[in-house]
Order: sequence, then C-alpha cells, then structure tokens
Amino acid sequence: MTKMEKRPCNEPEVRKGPWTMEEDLILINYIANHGEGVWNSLARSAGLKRTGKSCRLRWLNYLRPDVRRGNITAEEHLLIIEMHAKWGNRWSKIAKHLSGRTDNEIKNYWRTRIHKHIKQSENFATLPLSNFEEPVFTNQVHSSYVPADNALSQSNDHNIWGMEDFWSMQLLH
DNA sequence: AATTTGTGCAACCGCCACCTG
DNA sequence: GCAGGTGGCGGTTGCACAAAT
Repeated sequence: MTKMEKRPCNEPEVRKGPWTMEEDLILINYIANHGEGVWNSLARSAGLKRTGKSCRLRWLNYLRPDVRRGNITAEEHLLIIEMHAKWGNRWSKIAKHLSGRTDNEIKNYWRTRIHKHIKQSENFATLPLSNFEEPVFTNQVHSSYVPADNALSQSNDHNIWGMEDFWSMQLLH
C-alpha cells in the first residue's frame, strides 16, 4: 500500500504487497501444524493481517513444498504449447498436467516467453519471405526458448530465502 | 556514471461457481 | 429460491532488476 488510504476504524487492518519472511514462516508453520482449511479463518487464526485469498495464493504459488519454480524444461515447454493450442488460456487445467507447476507461473511463462515470440513471428510474417526467420517452434528453438541457466539463477537470486531453507527449518521443529 | 527502457514475476482484482444455512 | 461466504480462475498491474543508451 503505497498511498495512505482511509479505512473504517472497525475494519481489521489488511496487509498487501510482497510477503515478508516472517509472514511466510507463520503461514508455513500454521499449515504444517493445522493443515490447509478455510483460508479466511486460517489467516485470522495464524495472526496474519492478510486476506484468505492472499494466503491461499501465496501458499499455492510459492510456499507449497512440492512447488517447482523456474527451469521450464523443453518437454514442459512443448506440453504448454500443445495444451494451450487445445484448451486456450485454461492455465489451471494446463498446470494440472505439469506436476509442481502453478497456473500463475505458466501464465507468466506464456505471456513473457511464448506469446511474445509468436507476436514477433507474426510481424515477420508480414515481411517478404526472404526476411523470414526460423519458425518459432522447431527443435532448434526449443533450446533457445528454454530459459538460460543464468536467467534462472538471476530470478532465484533475489529470493534470498529459498523454499528449501524454509522447509529445512520446518524439519528442525 | 547516470538515466531511460525493457523484462520477468509476484501479487492483486474482479468475476463466477459452488456450498451452506 | 435466496443471500452470504468461500474458493478458483484468468486478466492485469506494480515493482525490482537488467540491459541499453
């Protein structure tokens, strides 16, 4: 919340924006002890000043132990394209076929990598054939479209706390 | 070195469907 | 049948960081 907003004084304070390490730990600990439940009451019981929706999203997209982030493989890349052709923007449906992947990640991946390149190739299509480059999805392109390792480490770098850290801390309790 | 522009991703928003009383 | 609460989904936004100028 960047601006000061008026809020009725009887309404509980609701935090927005990026999650802090403390909040993550509270949520992880609470779910580890009590399991997932009704998210609104979970948020209240855990003492988090977040909406149930926000907690659910954070858990599903980031904190779940089985969630896999980054490093989309060529195989997954192909599956995404295939399933998107079949179902369109049904991200959650697509995500269910890619274990550990979230709809949010696939949606972002599509928008930032695949869709962008399709747009680009559409632009190429308006050019004379002599200017036309490789079709977007060839074997050759698979490797170039899979995020480079350094790009991944870059994206993981600003997560100072990896999920492994959280879960290893969890095991200590 | 400073500034601008582009990119990737986490998180929010709004809508809809389902459930329960 | 209706209203309120909740979960799930897809679209969009805001921000941090990288790359380009």
